[in-house]
Amino acid sequence: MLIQKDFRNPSSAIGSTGYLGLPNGIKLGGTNRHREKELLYAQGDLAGDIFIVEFGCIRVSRITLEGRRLVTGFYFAGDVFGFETGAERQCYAEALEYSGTRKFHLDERDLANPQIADMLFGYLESIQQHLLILGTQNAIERVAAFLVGIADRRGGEGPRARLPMSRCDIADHLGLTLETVSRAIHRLQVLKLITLVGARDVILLDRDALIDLGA
Amino acid sequence: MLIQKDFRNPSSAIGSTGYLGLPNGIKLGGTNRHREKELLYAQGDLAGDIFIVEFGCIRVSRITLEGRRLVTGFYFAGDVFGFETGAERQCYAEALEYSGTRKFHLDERDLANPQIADMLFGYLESIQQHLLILGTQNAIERVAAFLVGIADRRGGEGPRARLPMSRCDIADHLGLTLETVSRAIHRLQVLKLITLVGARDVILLDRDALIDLGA
DNA sequence: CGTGCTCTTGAGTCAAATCAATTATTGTGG
DNA sequence: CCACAATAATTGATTTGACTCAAGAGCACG
Repeated sequence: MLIQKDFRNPSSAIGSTGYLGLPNGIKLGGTNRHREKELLYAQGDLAGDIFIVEFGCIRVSRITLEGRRLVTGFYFAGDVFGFETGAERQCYAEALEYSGTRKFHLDERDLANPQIADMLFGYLESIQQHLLILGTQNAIERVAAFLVGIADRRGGEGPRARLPMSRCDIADHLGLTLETVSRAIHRLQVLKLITLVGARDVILLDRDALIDLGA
Repeated sequence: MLIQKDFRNPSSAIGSTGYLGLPNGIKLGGTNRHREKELLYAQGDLAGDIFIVEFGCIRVSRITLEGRRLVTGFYFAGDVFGFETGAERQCYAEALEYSGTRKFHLDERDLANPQIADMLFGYLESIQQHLLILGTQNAIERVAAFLVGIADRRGGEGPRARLPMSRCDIADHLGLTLETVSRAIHRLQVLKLITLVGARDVILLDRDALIDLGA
């Protein structure tokens, strides 16, 4: 059942929901622009709006009762985010850099729209992939999967990708500490699988080896 | 958007999809009975059928390329399982004990049915909860959350619950080893939060303390 | 050209994994 | 019904990967 047309790369650790075009019959709002660190919505807000990223990067996270943070996903141009299962948002969303989004309102009836359904399945698949990584992989494998996922999302820009998120964001996404992420990146460099340009740009030198590690 | 009527206990680590009744307008098959260890479907099978558990317990798992296993969920009477995002199954399902299920076929159009949509959202929520546990909690917290989740699913049977799955199954569900699960259960006993009756029956002595640990 | 971030790197600790028996349990056939 | 095998669970000893704590180094910005 529930056929999704566009199979995502299974090595992606990021919450991509790869939308293929604007959904038919859905009233899409105009572009909203967000400054760096701007909150798009908070935990506890009323759910119902779905967002499409036009440019920039959005971080979606969730805080546990103990105050620990899980970053559920990073969303780039073309990605869809904001799905929630209840009436109230469990997650909050923040712009990591100057970003643009468009939003549209969904109710249950819109699931009959195949494009909306595909977005939801894409989201579901990305969570399942994330779960697999957190449930089975060690630090260097997680970081490798993460970097491949990011690079793939940037599409045709070649093997180079900018990381708009901090080491701490990556750590909270992968269930690690920022120091461990930093060391894993260092080890990947020593292994000649990546090159760092500054702290926030990576070049993937051996994508296949990274996938072997991370998948 | 996407209002789910029946909020699940957020401490549940298990993939409950709590269905409230038989879906309208869906042709439900008769009960299939499964012997212990019987495979209901395999990784690579054509997806499309959704299952409702009538009695017993079904384990759904996924094997990574490296051969590591993630148990994505345990499903008891009343639970729904079998959702997949692609045409092929990424997971396989096995009966942990003598069990009965009924299945029905879904296609994308059925998502317009609110009861089907609710099942899907229930499933989505259970994955997100699982993700939160794997991403933020330590061994004893994971096991506590798991036990509370199991006990809650057994409904009105009081604080006692049977565990039809092995320590290894629990470990692969929680991203731990079976020895660590065994020790965590032991520690919960020492803390007087649970009592074990044999290896496969638990009595929750202090549900609130367990939730505090696990949520 | 400081000041405040973020990132890196090092040293030490600790929780969980691994390795290795031992001890229940469960199942089977005599 | 009991002995025995097979499987599952516990427990102990040890190792290790990741966390914690603590400096520095690099960079971005006013």
